[in-house]
Amino acid sequence: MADLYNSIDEIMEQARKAVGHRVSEFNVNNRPLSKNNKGVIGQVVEEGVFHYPINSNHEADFANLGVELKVTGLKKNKNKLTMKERLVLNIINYMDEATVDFEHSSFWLKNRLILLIFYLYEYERNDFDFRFLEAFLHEFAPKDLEIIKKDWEFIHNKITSGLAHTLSEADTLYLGAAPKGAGHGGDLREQPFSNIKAKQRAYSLKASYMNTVVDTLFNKEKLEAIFNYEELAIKTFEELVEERLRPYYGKSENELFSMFGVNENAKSKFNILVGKMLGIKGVINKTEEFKKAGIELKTVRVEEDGHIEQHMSFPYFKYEEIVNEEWETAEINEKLSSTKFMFVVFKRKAGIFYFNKIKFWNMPFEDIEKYVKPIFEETVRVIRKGDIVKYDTGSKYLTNFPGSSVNGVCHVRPHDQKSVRNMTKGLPLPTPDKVTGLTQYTKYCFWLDRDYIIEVIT
DNA sequence: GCATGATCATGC
DNA sequence: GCATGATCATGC
Repeated sequence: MADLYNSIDEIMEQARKAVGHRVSEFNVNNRPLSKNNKGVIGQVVEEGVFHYPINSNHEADFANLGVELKVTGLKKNKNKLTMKERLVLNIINYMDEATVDFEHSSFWLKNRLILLIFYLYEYERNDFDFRFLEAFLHEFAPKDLEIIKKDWEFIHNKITSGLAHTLSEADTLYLGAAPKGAGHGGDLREQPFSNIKAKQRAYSLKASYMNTVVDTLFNKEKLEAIFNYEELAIKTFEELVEERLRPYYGKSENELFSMFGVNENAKSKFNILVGKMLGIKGVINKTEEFKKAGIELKTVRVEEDGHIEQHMSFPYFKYEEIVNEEWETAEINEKLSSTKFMFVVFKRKAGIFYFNKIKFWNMPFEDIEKYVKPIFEETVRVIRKGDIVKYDTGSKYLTNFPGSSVNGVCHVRPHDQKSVRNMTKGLPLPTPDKVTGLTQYTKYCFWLDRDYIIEVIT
């Protein structure tokens, strides 16, 4: 490609010509809208805004200036703009990537400067009617880059250890290895140190990370940081968190609450407590690092005999939406594949809970495929067929949803304020229930079994 | 004791 | 008002 632009200023000036306009105004080659071409808006921008032909170069789009162009959608919910999805970067060639270091990686060579062009995604509109909102040159902050380097190293380690097939987006904090391409057994790629074919993946900037970029840009939000550059440069985020919390291991719950003046009745008491132990002013899930990485804190209370009382719940699913989902892009799959959890473990001794340890964890790719996928598929089947209720016991409805006896890892159970009998407003069903004739039902969600959680933390 | 459905309680 | 973390209740 001829170097059409000689400076970043020129590029930005050109980019800003699109802002406020609709995609259709730049469709100079009359590209058709197509479900099979998800990148069509990006192509229209390349041709119609920047006047260069589309390509699949390894180099950044504006190679002479090292700027990569990314066109991506934002959604508006409750007047707040958020990413429609993660920002997907280049595909990881496991064979090539294994041979380089970070400075020479395909990620760094292509994406160190990213020209982001945001458009407003509106479900009810034709894609070509979407309007461009903003053009912004993204450069990684030094602190973020330290975390991203370690993320890259983690991915690199899996490749050089012959474990590319176990990669998961939730393995890492800001830079992820996101699935790319349709599933169904296709899109498998060879890896250098194992005969097992690995799912094709691309580097991605996680939706959680990108949302903080969007927040800073559009909502002018500022977040409290836990660690500074010097700390992040020498240790991993997980090591730093562990280090700051370790002095409190072995202290009882009450001791900790009174030590830091935390109200024990507060619902977010553990969120507040962990924040205090880390030495920050606010709550943990509002900090820069936790928000960018999308880490979710979960407290786990281990009883004296080593079991835990509670299964772990996830947001409820909407019946009308879940029946239209494909496993590859299903909400529960995306959630488990991209979320890292921080377990704050308490152990009971002589009736009292003591702070035992923390553990960062994300559900392994193989477990998600082996245990969650069949539960998801059975759940969808049951809803589609109007087959939810098995029979009426007189006091409650027994269902055909896959329960906790199915595989010991994942199950489906109610999660609502109201039971089916007492509901005033349930969620609409796509198919009326055959046994009861109900057209709406109480909220259900996916759960991870407590025995599985126990296994994970020990 | 566990499976499974039902419900409470806090706080955004 | 409702999402979500936390628990309860019943029956096999």
